[in-house]
Amino acid sequence: MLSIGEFSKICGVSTKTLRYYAEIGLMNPDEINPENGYRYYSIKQLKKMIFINRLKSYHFSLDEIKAILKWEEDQSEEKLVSALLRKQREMYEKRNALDYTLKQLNHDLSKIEQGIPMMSYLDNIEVQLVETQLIHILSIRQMMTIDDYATGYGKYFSKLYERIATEKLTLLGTPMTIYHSPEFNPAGNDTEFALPVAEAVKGTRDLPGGICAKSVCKGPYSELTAVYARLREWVENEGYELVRSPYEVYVTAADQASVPEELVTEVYFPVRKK
Amino acid sequence: MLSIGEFSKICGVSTKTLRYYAEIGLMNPDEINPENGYRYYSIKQLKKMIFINRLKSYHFSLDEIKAILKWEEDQSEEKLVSALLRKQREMYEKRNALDYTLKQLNHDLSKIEQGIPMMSYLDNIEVQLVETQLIHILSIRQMMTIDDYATGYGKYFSKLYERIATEKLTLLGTPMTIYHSPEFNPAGNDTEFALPVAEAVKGTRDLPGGICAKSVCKGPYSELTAVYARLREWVENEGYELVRSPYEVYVTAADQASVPEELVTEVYFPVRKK
DNA sequence: TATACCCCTTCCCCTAAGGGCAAAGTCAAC
DNA sequence: GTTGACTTTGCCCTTAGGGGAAGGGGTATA
Repeated sequence: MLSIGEFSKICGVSTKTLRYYAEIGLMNPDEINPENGYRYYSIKQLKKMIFINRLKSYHFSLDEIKAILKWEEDQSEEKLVSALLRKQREMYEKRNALDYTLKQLNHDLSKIEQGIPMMSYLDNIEVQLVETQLIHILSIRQMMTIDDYATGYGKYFSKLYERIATEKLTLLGTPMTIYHSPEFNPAGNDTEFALPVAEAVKGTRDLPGGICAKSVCKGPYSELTAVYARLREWVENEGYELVRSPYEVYVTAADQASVPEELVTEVYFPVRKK
Repeated sequence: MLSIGEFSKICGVSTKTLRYYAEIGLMNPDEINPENGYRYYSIKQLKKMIFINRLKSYHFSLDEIKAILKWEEDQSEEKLVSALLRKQREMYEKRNALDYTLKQLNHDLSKIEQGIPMMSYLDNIEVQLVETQLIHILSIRQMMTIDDYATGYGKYFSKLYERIATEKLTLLGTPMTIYHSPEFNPAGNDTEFALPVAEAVKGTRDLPGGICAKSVCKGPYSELTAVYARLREWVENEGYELVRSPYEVYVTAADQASVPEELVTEVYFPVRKK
């Protein structure tokens, strides 16, 4: 039997951590001296500890690890595999997000190198009043949380493109997203993914035309927040009010642009004079 | 002037967060009604908020962001650039670590697919008693924290290779690492990076020969913890004791192996019979 | 003017995975 | 017997806010 200090040195885990694991029931010492409360670990527990560390390196939480260890006892291998596959997917997503952020960081660094302040784009957001025409759109409406957006765009637009292909509809423009939630809600936003089409069939609806305040955003999507803020400000300042849900048109899609500078997104706020 | 709720909706940041930022002094409301304590924000503060969110997306902590905002006031651009470059480096490192972990996760998944339990390698660690001969090593000794290892290996071994090239020394084997800290210490470990050479010049020393307990680890470095634990156990069980610092020999280097299975590492524990 | 309803304030507790420190008890070696 | 190393429990601390309660304020409507 090993004291907590010896066991700690052998497996490279602090005594504090070992006490914590006992506290939350993740790994109890093999034996506790009832007189003085000293914890004693067996060499057999080393294997479990190494397994726990492996799972920790795969970004499992201690709660998840506790569940996995219970499955191990039940010899339920499929559950372990599906948990590993889930973490694998999460890690791939995390890497994609990291790549995207790095791209943008490099973009900002190159701006500064050219002597352009990082946030100067904020001062260059122009708003114009335009009149749009009624169009037909084929759309899917969904509640989306922030986390859903990354995968959601691809998923829903490919569904729409598939319908256009199978039903031989006529595509009339680039993808759009319509935001029906009156304000930003972290719990989920009522979002409509749409493609303009010529035909009026099941699943299509009219997107009414009318006067809109419009801004064009050239650059990464993270600059869109500022565009929305600028439009809201403009609408208020100029004495207009919002009459329908705002929408975005992706003139250049994300998969076509190799650098974020090439992304072009139009934002429309349908308004009327107060 | 905007109430906290209005400002929150415009910039997509919760009121809770805005109050928290006021509490830690990151962003104070432009005005506070002294009678009822109501916070009021100006539209100008939107720009600051958007900048804060951008920095948050680059993984800056709120403390770091507070410092950056102070630099902004001082118009000190170089500090911002160096902070961005530091984060850029950190993010590249994080991505490399993520890639490495993903590689290993895939390795584990393929093992399970073949019907081999994930941790079965633990039962297959064989220990043998060998006798080593005295060799000359060219080495650099450093205190290393866990985080240093990832970059440290490349850095110190390339220094050593460079010396061998410039001083025309004769390389006699693959790289080695000698661990002088008697036990694992998260604050830093006394580590010696070494290359075996024929000549005895400045910067070289003798690595004494003698009886060693030896294990060979075929697979990713994460399995080394288990090898060390197994060797410690064996040494104790067989009635030996450690007489010098343990060391590793990288038979196959990390940059030569495309899959972690091809990595071969020998671990030596110099021992004598008690 | 009273009411209803939403908005604002402060205050307190909660998160994950332990780290740091203190007071007190225990063990092994000299 | 003493010393120093080791162990115990207990309490507070960390990030970046979230949740909810209790109480006060603002305004549109009946």
